[in-house]
This record gives sequence, C-alpha cells and structure tokens, in this order.
Amino acid sequence: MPPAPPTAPRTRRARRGGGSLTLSDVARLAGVSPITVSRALNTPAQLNEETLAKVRAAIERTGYVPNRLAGGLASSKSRLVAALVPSISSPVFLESVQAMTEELAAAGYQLMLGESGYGAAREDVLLDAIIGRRPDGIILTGIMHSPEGRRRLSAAAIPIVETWDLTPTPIDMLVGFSHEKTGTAVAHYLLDRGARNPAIIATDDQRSLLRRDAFEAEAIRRAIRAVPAEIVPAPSSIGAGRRALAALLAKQARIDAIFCGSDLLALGALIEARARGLAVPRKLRIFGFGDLNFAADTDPALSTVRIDVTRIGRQAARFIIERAAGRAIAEPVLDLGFTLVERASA
Amino acid sequence: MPPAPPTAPRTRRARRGGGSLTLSDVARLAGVSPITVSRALNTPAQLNEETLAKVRAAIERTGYVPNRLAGGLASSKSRLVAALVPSISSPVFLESVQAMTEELAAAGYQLMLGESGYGAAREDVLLDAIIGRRPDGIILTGIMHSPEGRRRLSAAAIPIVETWDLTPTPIDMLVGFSHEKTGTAVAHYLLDRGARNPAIIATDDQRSLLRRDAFEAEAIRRAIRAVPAEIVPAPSSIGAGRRALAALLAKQARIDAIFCGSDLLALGALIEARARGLAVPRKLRIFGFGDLNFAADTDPALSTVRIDVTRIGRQAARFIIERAAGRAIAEPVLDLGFTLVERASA
DNA sequence: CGTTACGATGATAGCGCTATCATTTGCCCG
DNA sequence: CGGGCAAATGATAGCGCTATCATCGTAACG
Repeated sequence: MPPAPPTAPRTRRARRGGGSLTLSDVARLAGVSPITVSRALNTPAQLNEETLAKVRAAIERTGYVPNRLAGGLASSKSRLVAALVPSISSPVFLESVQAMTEELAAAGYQLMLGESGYGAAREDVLLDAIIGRRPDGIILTGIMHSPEGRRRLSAAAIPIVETWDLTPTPIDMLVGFSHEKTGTAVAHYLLDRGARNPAIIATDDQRSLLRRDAFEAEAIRRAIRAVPAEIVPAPSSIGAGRRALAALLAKQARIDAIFCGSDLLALGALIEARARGLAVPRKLRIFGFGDLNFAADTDPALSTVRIDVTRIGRQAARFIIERAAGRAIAEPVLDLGFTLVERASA
Repeated sequence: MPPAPPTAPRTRRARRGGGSLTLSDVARLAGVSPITVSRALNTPAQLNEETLAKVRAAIERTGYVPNRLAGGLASSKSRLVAALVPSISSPVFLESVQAMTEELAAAGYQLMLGESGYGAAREDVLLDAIIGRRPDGIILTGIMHSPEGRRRLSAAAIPIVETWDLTPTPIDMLVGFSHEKTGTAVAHYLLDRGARNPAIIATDDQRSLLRRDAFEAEAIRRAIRAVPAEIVPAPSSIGAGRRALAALLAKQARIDAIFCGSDLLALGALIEARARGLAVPRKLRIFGFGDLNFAADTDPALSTVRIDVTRIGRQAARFIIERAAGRAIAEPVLDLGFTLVERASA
C-alpha cells in the first residue's frame, strides 16, 4: 500500500500517557529547548544564570516533577537501591535499614525494600522483581547462599553489598563481622565468670546457628560436657525467649548461663527468670545479642554483643553510592567487628 | 551541510545502554517478533501454546529479566507502590508494612519505603522523589496535614491511601480508626476499675496527643481534677517509658493508673515499676497501646488497645491494587475500630 | 584579522518496552 | 463458495527523558 498523501494524513493514533506534564511542556513555557530544562535539573552549573532562573520559574509555576522512569531508562541510572531483609517486622535489621535510607536519601537515592524471608523459597521471584527495576545497587542482609541467586545477581551486573556476615567468597562487596568470633567471645566471657552449665537459645537462621556452634565448640574445648540448646523459629520475639527458657529449665534445672540469639530472646528470658524468682545474674547469667535500643533499659540491664548496625547500613550505602559515581572501592570487604557490652545481666 | 551520501554513512553514534539483554534479543533467539515476547510475559493466554513454549525456552536460556523502567514508561504502570512511615526503625508500623508487602508482592507489586519523619520537614523533597517514580499508589501512615503536601499529592493523580487515622477530609482513600475514641475508652476502663489519679505517658506525635486529649477530657468529665502527663519525643522506646514513669512519680507520688502512648512505653513503665517494687496492677495500673507482639508475654501481661495493623496494611494494599486494576472502590473510607485487650496489668 | 577555544544552547536519535492498528490464517455460515 | 469473523502474530509509533554530536557566538591569541 502506498504511503498516504501528506496533504491528508490519516487520523493520528490516539494519544498515550496520562497527558501529564512533561519536560517539553516546561520548556515551552520557559521559552527554551527541552534539553535545557533537563540540564537545569541535572547539571545546573553549566547553564547561564538567567536561563536557569527562567526554567526554575517555569518548574515552580507548573509543579513539574520529572519522570524518573523515563530518566532512568535514558541514562541507565535508576537512582534506586534495593535492600533485602529476612524479615521486615523484626526490629533487628531496622536500624541498619534506617541508616541506609538516610545515607541514600542524602545522595538522591530511594530505597526499595524486599523481604527475602529466612528460607530461600520465593527468593528467585523477588530477585527478578528487583533486578527488573534496574537498581543502581543491591544490599543483601546476610550473604547469598543459593547458587542460582548468586548467578542471577552476578549476571545482572549491579553493584552488590552483602552485609551482616563475612565470607571468603563475596559476590561483590561486603560489610560484616564474624559470627563465629562472637560466639567464641561470649563463651569466654561467661566461662571466665564461673559458668559451668551454659545453655543457648538460638533462632533457626544461618547466622544464629553459626554463633551457637562457635559457642558450643569453645565451651567443649574448655571442658564443658554438653551445651543444651533451644532453637526457636526466626524471627525472634520476647515470647519465644520466655518459652525457650522455660523449656530449657524443664530439661536441665542447673543451667547457670544463657547465650541468646538476640536481645529480644534475652529480654524474654529475663522476664521469665524474674517471674520464676530466679536471680539474674546471681543464679542465671543472661547474655544477649545485638544491643538493641532497649538493652540498657531492662532490669537488670542486659549484657550483650554490640554490633554497630548503623555503621553497617551507612557503609553499605556508601559503597553503592561510590560505585554508582564510577569510583572504585579500594577495600570492598570490611570486617566491622563487635564489642561485648558488660552490663548487669551477666 | 548536505546529508551524507547513503553509501558512506558517517560513523554511527556510540551505542548507549549497558548492551544488556533486551526483549529483541530474546525474540531473535526464539524466532518471533519482539511484541510476541512481550505478550508471552504479560498476556500469555493470547498466545499459541507452541509459540509460548519457544519464547519461554529462549527466556530461560538467556536468563532474560525484563526492564521494568522501560515497561513502566511505555504502559504508565510502574508496578511500584510507595509507603511513607514516620519512622523506619520503630516496630510500631512494621507489621502493617509487612502486611502490605505481602499483599502487594502477591499481586506483582513492589514496595518502596520512605521515611517521612514525625515532622513535616523534608517531606516535600521526599514526596517529589516518590512521585517522580510514578508509583501506582501511595500509602501514607497518618493523614497528610501539610497543605503543600496535599496539593502535590492531588496534582499527581496517583491513588492514595491514608492510614492509622480518620479524617472527614481524606485526600483519596482511608483506612484507620479513631484515636479519640481509644482515649475515651481507656479512660472509661481505668476509671471504672477505681483509678482516681490517672496519668499519661504520650509521644509528641499528632495521633498520640489526640488520644491523650480524649483521655484527659473524659477523666475530667468524670470528676478527676487533673491528669498529669509526660510527653516524650517520638519514636517511643522502652527507656523513654522507664524515665517517664520515674518523672511522673517524682511529681505526683499518688498516681494509680497510667495510659501509655505505645506498648513500648508501657513495657518501660512496667520495668520501672517492678524495679521500684510498685505492684502492678494493685498499686499501679498500666495500659498500653498497639498490642505489639510482646504484649501478652510481659509479666504481668500487658492490657492494651489492639489495633488490627495487619488488616490496615492489607486493606490499604488492596485499595491500591483494586484501583490499579481500574475497578472503583465502593467504600473508600474504612473505620477498622479497635478493641481493649484486658490482661493482667490493668 | 583569521583561527582557535570555549561557553551556552539546540537538534537528533535512541533507552527497552507496550498501545494501537494491521495483516494473515483458518473456519463457519448462508 | 464468497463474506465475515475470530485467533494469532506482526509493524509502527511512541512513552519522557538524556547521551551525543552540532551549532553559534564571543573572547583570546599570534
């Protein structure tokens, strides 16, 4: 079929889009070309002062908000960063997420949160949903174990930071600490203070179990016969802590020290001990993990392992920001360590 | 300058983009047109079975993940939903966020989290960052008060759900409950049980103050002289609860009941009361707010106001999903109410 | 003064996808 | 047996923005 004669163009296709305000609208209003408006938004320095003022006025007047989907598509920079946490509703990771959010927001990035769950079940679907948005970086809480997940992430060629853990084989960047070492350190601490019948309350996630194993190994190395353990499903909670201590005591009444997988569990254990009239720390030492914001305010105040989670979050965010700016990271694997906080409970 | 002769086209512009896998690549591999691949992903029902299989195989083989920035731009459907919370690190809103995440994920949406802070400070910047991503919906925790914010949101023409509160003038949709009524109800509850010197620990956010005012008004209506109150900065914490009770007791030793702005504050007050040997509830009744997951596990168990936060989150998500599907919402303003949970502390 | 350099702006051509319309094929029906 | 219709696939033209190259003054220089 020959092309329609130019004098009578056939009815134009129906217009798409919301008919919403675009860069060109603003440009027309300011009397400049669209690209100039783009520059006013992204690289204002390279514009003449007057022009800039005109454009800004037009933006102000119209209430224009640039479409970052379009911008991201054109520039392959989405200004989005994805963070995966095992559980959204657990306070453990939130300070970290908060720190990320702040650091990223300051640099003009927005955080997209995904819940990976403690199992690797829906992880693939979630990963695709995230990768599809072409984030400028992905922050994982915990290291990625599933080979399929690692493959997908590597293939996506997106800067990745694994956190909260150490591994000799990170996918890309890493900010964490050694869970084994915390277990060993706490074992030392409790045994040095005379504990002869230590026990453990752990959650059933990878990292908590790592701590338990190290604690147990160290205890056995120091001539403890066996270390009873109560494993509760993640995410941890105060109630689980109470019940776990009760269960432990039912099995083994002589327990004199407990290392808990999180401060929540420890607080639960504390409450249960109090309710039973078990003196803490005289009869039972309780050691937590995480130094959550309430740890200093329990009664007795909770001895615990402090992780600088804010720093983990901030550092992870910075890694991504640096990478996005095209700068290379000199030291892409960071061990932030931990400290034992001695308070009254152990 | 005349156009370059077609036989010797000038060097093509440098290629943009990451050179990453696109729909066309997959199409070529599958021996179909790009649009067919698009359909295989979005509306597989309208494809022939064989064709579908070919395309799926090609996707599988290449590990192709569609670029949703491009898709969103073309279809003006981003499949993103933004949620604003006052504070990320406070557990109060998280169950709600969790419920949203799940509900949204099931429908193929991703949640983008923003922290609005309790003040309206950076709110405008944050709103622009969010609106710029053209989410298919925005869920606000609390109602939007700033007129400028309301204007921007209305102008954006994005479905909006305000939550956690009621207002006669919602921007769009609403899922909440009446804070005034909870205050009144708790006042009734405590006074009916003989409290003569009630006091309040509240946080300095809008909603908590609403509850305090209602509580106070009801108490005064029932012949209580004055209701001492301790206002702590949001977000609330256990430590703040402890210190607030101490401060209250210092001013007015005869306090016999406390209504706390959150379960965290209540737990703090409980700990402080215990540490002082103040019998709960015999000497001091403590009433919380929120029914967080630990409320039943404190000792004594916490009496509190239960809000079905999971339902709030889920319902808010559904509103957005329905709207995005083009369906109208019959009842866009929902009062989910609350219940008083009587446990041991009051 | 011609030439180079640079600062400011514009024109053009995509980014990777989907809405819309067009075409092809097979089948049913009067 | 031609017309009509539905199912399956394709061609085309954007979505709203930015990378890239082009242009146009004007200042600087030998």
